[in-house]
Amino acid sequence: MIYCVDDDSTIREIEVYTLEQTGFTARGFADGAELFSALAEEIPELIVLDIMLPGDDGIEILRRLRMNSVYKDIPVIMATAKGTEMDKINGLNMGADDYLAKPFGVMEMVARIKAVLRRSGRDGDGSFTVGDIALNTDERTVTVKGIPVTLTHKEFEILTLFMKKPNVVINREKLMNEVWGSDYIGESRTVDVHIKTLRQKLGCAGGQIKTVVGSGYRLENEA
Amino acid sequence: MIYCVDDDSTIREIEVYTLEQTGFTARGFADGAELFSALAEEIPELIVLDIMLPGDDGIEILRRLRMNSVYKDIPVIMATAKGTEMDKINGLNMGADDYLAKPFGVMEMVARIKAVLRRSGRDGDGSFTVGDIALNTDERTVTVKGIPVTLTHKEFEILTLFMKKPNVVINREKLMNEVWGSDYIGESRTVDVHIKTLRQKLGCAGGQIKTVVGSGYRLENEA
DNA sequence: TTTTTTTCTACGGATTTCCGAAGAAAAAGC
DNA sequence: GCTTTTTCTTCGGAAATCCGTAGAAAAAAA
Repeated sequence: MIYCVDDDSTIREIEVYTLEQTGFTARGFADGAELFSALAEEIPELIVLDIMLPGDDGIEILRRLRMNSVYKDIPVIMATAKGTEMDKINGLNMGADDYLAKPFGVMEMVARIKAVLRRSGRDGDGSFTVGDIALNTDERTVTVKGIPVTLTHKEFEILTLFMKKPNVVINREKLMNEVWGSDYIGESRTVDVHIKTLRQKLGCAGGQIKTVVGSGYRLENEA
Repeated sequence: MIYCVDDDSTIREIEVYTLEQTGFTARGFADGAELFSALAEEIPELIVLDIMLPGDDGIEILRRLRMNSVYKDIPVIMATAKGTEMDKINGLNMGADDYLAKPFGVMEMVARIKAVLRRSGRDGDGSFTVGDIALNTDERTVTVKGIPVTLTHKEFEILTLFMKKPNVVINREKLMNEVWGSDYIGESRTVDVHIKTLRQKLGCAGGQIKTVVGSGYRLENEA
């Protein structure tokens, strides 16, 4: 579900229509009041927020979103008329996730929405999902196809690293630096061992961790 | 990875923040000294370089970059205060790839960065496309007409080298230095063998790797 | 102490890489 | 046009490298 906030009904309808055509579900709102009343019902995956709005403007709405612990992690893309660059910078510092300069094409909008959703990979707060594996850094829990898996500390750290950058190859050196902290010198099969136990514990999803010979490991979406 | 050089920490932080929000990785530096020490660690995909800097100014830094064989191909976007047109012309002649007139908006910056990266053959992050071949250095994946191809480490390194400089002839010596490291001894058919298997694995796109008799090899846009 | 977790070492197997020789192609010489 | 020389490609096997696993030691937690 994606929420679009714009006072211009034409633009709003184009946005919603396009998103629904693209496979998303979407709803449009004319101002902040409508948005917040809808937020009470359902938390969307992302909000496309116009800056120029009657009543509270987009910046103000963004600030209110970010101050609220329930809403603060919803990705927001700000839409703004050309030339008002200061607004953009203000918005950036408030924590918008991306920008759309009006007039923007629908394809650009869809591309940016997908990019933001993919980038965060996050389903909500500190949780990530890649294929059958779901991980939550706040709760420190991992599930495979909904079934809980208990990992040791190191294993969890390693998996988190992979989940944050799915499909990206991480080499041993990088892995060592990130999980073990300092630069460990000397070759050892320590990493392999942890990868092995990780794969084992992940069961059928263990195959999602692919070894890239000569380069490192990569977490893929499918086993 | 994108490097931003500006002595104003506020601007620097906005630049880095914006780029990271947009999906790039970025680092900021206050002057040329910081930049060059970082360059020793990692070569970025692009540098955003302010002209007015303490110590060596942007023009001087650009000149040093272009004189160094390792750094000379890094795309550079110069940022300059309005009205100082002479700087622009000087910079242009030095081989900057684009310009940003201060004060510039973050969206404009991102747009120009993307444009320069695309122009220089990069699609955005670590991905390149030449003809039917698409390669991603982060994911270490290669596809031909969308179909995945699995390469070994060396094969991937070689192809990456070609993809970074399409249509440019690379001789054996250069190839050896880049892929094997500067000190490889012993003449052998090693390179040829790898080229052969590369062509084979690339299938119908294998013909894009042309041999230039007496000079080396070249990756072309068409087979 | 007992248990759990983490780290290390050694070794086998698999893959990757290298190298020499011979055949094929291109360039140069006649 | 034909031969010689140089350069490039292919092939098979040898060598080197890389990865996965087991088992035990060390460290940390219970």
